[in-house]
Amino acid sequence: MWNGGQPTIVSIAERAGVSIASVSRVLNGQGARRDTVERVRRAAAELGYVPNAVARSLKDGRTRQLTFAMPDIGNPVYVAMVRAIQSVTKAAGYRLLLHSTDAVAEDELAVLRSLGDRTSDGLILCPIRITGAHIDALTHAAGPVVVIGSLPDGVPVDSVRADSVAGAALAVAHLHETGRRRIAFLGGPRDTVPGHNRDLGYRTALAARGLPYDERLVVHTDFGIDSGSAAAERLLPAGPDAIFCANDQLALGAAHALLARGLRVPGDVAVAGMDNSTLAQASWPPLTSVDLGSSERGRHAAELLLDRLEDRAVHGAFPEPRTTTAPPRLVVRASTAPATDP
Amino acid sequence: MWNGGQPTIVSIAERAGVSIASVSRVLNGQGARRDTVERVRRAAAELGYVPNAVARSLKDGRTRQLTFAMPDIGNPVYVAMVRAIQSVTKAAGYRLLLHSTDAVAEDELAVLRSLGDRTSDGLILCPIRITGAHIDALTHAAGPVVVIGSLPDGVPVDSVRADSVAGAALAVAHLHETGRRRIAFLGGPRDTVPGHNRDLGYRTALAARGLPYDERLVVHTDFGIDSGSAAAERLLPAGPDAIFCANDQLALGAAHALLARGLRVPGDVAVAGMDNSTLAQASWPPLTSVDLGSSERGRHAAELLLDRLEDRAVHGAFPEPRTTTAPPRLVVRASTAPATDP
DNA sequence: GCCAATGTCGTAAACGTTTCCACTGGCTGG
DNA sequence: CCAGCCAGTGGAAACGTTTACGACATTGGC
Repeated sequence: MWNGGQPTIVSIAERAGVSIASVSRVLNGQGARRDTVERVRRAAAELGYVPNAVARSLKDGRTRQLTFAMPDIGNPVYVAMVRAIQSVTKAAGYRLLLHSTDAVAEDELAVLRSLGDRTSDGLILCPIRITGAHIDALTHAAGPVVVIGSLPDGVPVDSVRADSVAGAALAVAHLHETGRRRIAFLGGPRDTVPGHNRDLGYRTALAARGLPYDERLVVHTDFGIDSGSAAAERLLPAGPDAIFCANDQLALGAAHALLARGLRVPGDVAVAGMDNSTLAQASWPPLTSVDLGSSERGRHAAELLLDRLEDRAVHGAFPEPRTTTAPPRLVVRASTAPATDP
Repeated sequence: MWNGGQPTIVSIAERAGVSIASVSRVLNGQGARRDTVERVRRAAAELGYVPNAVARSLKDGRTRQLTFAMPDIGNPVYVAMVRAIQSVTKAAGYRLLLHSTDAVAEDELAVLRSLGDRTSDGLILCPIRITGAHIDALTHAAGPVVVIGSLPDGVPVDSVRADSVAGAALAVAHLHETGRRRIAFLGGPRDTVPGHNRDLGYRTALAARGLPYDERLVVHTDFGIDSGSAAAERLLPAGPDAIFCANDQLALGAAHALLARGLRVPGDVAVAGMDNSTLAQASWPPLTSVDLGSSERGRHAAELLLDRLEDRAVHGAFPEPRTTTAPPRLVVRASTAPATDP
């Protein structure tokens, strides 16, 4: 059956009665005599020849493969990124290698190091935390890397970041303007980059609006629907009239907890999330959410990477690392409609 | 920076003052004199050597890469599969190449043909339709393939299928037993395999329960949340007391349409879906759904593929194609609680 | 009819590994 | 002391391509 007897350039050469060089030339569209072309083409077709990509890669030092490493493929945010990345890399003729790091730093580092094995031409990395080891590995990476996430200055690597702080401000402002006064915050783990930034955004937004920061209105937990429900319960005694969540998953969990308690959303409590993932649309009521541009970030990252690959092919230089920031966008849905009191 | 000056086995040999053969042996843990091992190890470490996977692949004819091709990475069902597949392939030391075919048959065929370029050692294919061309391509595939989905007899390819018919029966039975009598069906496109089978399941289940088939209670549309909402609207005039949907996305859309009309779910109309995707849990009310075992199917497919790869390595024989079927499982949630009339 | 220019082709090297084979030297066992 | 063995080693071939180079044939202009 499909046991190793694949036709090679040699089989074709024999069958067509020419040299392997001629076969290669014909197959790559270089000049050749009419009947040579003809014979080679026919032999190739008859044998069902498919060029061996591995051999080709070895020869010209590129695999036409790109790697995307993200923490968890179950999270809709990363799915959106995968989708966006996939669409641009596919158009450019690259295959996409997927790597789920399960948010373990060691795994992220392994991926970075594995760039050296030349399996893929470049890497898009979406780290959940940035440690010193990360920075070290990034600066010594064996190939072009684009990071989705915030990076300290001085790391010679392209990056695409979200503006969580501005995003959080958008949500808080919206809740405040629609009449909410006791705006709670349901945050994620503070030792992750997004967790930290969204917390920061909440605080600054409160301050900017002259609202007091009330500890009892703040709770942190893991990202996840169930965690959201549980955490929301803990928030209720403080009597919030709105819950701003660091995540759509958390928001969804919170909304469910509220509904299960017989509270109305948004009648009694408004709920807003972040990421504007498919969950936000899927929820009932549909969730207001801050779109941090997952798709755009994915697309940008892929474009930066391709750009760098081009660049290397052309100049071989190492231009300045570039950073782009996706502007946040508030998507208002039913979950934060103004409370129309009975 | 990361320009091509990667150390190779040759650099190491020079630095350590041995032959490349010795380097290779040491690095692969073959026998060598103590100080040879020592010198090679040190040279490799100092140079930061990483073996070139492409060269290795060319030599021993395997890439340690597997491809998974599915219609749409945005669909939670496929995400679940990716996840399951990823976890078993990763454990076995294989990388995962992802391919989104956007449900276009031509693309699926291209993936099949591309098996010949030796980019990956095997393929898991999740086709949306099976045409004659598919069958032809499958029988002549250049490497091991596992299909997730139903395949006609006689195709020499392993497959993992879901039992949509039994699954649909489960749901209809459940709705009937909880007192529903006018059970509508919101189906997907009938020219796709799942669309067809789920329709079939609905009809057989009705018949088995002695329920009449009422055309006005049946509507077909594309898979997708919005399509579900629109289609549900068309169903309402017929006065259903339950809607069984071919898909969680459709079910979610239907539930939203009902709620938006002021109907109660499940009070007035029960809603059930299929796939038991994250959407079903995320929805409010949480959706009763038939779990068709996406994760299990993914896992099984991966295991079959790995198995076949092993097999080839060992015997080189082509044993019987195997087919496994994942049993459906009904997950009851709030959306189908018995109607407790006011 | 000669020379250069052009076009076509084959030989061979290269990409970075792994591995077969042959060679060396130091042992052991007789 | 020698035959035989073994571990350790290096040379070289192989995997399937692409491509530089040189050989040869054809052409055109004079």
